[in-house]
Amino acid sequence: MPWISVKDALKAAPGTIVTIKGWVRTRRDSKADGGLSFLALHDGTCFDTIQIVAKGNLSNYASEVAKLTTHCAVEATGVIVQNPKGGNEISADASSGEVKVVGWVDNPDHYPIQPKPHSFEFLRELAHLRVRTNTFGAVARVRHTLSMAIHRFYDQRGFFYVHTPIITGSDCEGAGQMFKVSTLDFVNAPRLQNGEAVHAQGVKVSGAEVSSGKTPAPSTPRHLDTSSPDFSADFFGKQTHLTVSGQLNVETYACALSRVYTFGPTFRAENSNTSRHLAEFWMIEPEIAFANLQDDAKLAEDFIKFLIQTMLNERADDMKFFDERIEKGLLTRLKEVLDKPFRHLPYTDGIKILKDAIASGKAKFEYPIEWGKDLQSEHERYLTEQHFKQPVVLMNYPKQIKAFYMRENDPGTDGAPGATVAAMDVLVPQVGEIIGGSQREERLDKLDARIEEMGLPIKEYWWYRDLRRYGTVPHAGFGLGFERAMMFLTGMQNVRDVIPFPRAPKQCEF
RNA sequence: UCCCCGAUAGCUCAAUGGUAGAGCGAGCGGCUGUUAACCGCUAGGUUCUAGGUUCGAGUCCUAGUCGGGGAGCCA
Repeated sequence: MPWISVKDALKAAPGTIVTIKGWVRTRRDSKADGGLSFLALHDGTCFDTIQIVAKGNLSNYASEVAKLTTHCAVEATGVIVQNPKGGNEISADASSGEVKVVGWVDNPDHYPIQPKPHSFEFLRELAHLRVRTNTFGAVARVRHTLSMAIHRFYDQRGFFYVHTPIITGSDCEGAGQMFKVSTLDFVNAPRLQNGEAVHAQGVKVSGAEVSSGKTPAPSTPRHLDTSSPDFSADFFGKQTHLTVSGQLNVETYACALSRVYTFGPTFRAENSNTSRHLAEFWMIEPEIAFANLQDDAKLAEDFIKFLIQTMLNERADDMKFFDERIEKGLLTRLKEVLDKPFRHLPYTDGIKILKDAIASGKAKFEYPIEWGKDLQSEHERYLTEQHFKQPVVLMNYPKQIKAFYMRENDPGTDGAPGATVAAMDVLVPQVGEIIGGSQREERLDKLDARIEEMGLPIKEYWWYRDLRRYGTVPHAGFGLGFERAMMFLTGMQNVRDVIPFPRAPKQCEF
């Protein structure tokens, strides 16, 4: 018999005999017709299960079929028939079919995934099993389709996919705490004393003992030796980290290939314990040459709308589930985002709106707001959810709250009382900031001034500065947090539930 | 990291400082082309950990661990 997916079986012509391989979600028994069991079977290929009607005349009916419990693995062969409700089901009886048990579930009374609602908190502790549930199956399929959509969007527009490195030798990416990457033995690491390399007794690094060493005084226990490790003896010969952003690297490719993007994992060692932060997450960062902030905002808007449209087209079954069970009104919210043009708003005007709202009593905020300060999430929510009721692209932020690489605007842009940079944040209802981007500073003198102003180690930026010395061009880009996009598209409330195996402070199981 | 809340059966939760319970799930039986099925019976517990108060602690106190919500940082 041909083995077909549940997805295909639900659309197959009645009368065909097929084999389905999957896992039991529920079993219900009936004494009708001399006994039969209804098995809801899923194989992950689509949201729905298909019902197997296992007849009592199957040779293993009493011994096996009637004992199946949730998530037993089976191979079922039978004929496709229409059930009274009009959908397809598979009738398996002794004449034309069988139900083979491939894998039993031990101790079904203790098997943690049951045919009943479970809290996400509980399922989070069972990341290896939770994908068998409706919700996490749907999340997994949406996540896949979203990844494909992202690549398709950029590919169709002539962008090249650039694999920026995951291990980085520059500690100047400037986006938060980094994870160290090292092959040094933490206990007996070679040390620097007074700036000179010393080595632990008997310890070799990369097969060669560190030369030119004094040993620490023998009376100093190793664990009390607080001198800094000698990273010249480390794997890369310098201190290295996991990347926090591919942006600086991808900029180099934009300045040769014109339109590029990177899509990969990024890492932040911040001690953030929230429903919106992960230590390991995925980020999409396009970069376009010969482009300004307006071009950047346009790309961001097209991008978000493309992703929504693709989900509605290609994952309709899963999206319907999210709309019904996870966030009521999700589809309406997404369609509204799709239909309206994004509202472009200078930061300076945004502050005015917020101040007016406070003055007129329309809004009350916990944190004070004034020009020059970054917006709190309550302020962002007010703008997108109360005032405009649509996505807002906030542009031209005060220079002092933004990164060194952002292009400085002409004085007086938007009537701002201070210096601004060509930065933009895309704020969406429910989620808040989903995209952060900017036009990059392409003028070497301005860039250097900024690096110095912020006290950054200018030597480290030698290759980044080279881009401004050799054929510099205006360019711009943004970053989209992949998991934030997942939350926006599914209505899932916790970022740990939209990635298969979440990594967060004190959490690295599986 | 800060503030608040929580941890009791496989799961979701009850239990005035005084005999640890229910619903769901599981097992057995009944009924039924069932589909959040229904009815009956049964089993299932080191009450997160370590201390302390008390004649007596799931309950009160201290510390810790883990989880949740909010904030900060940000994507």
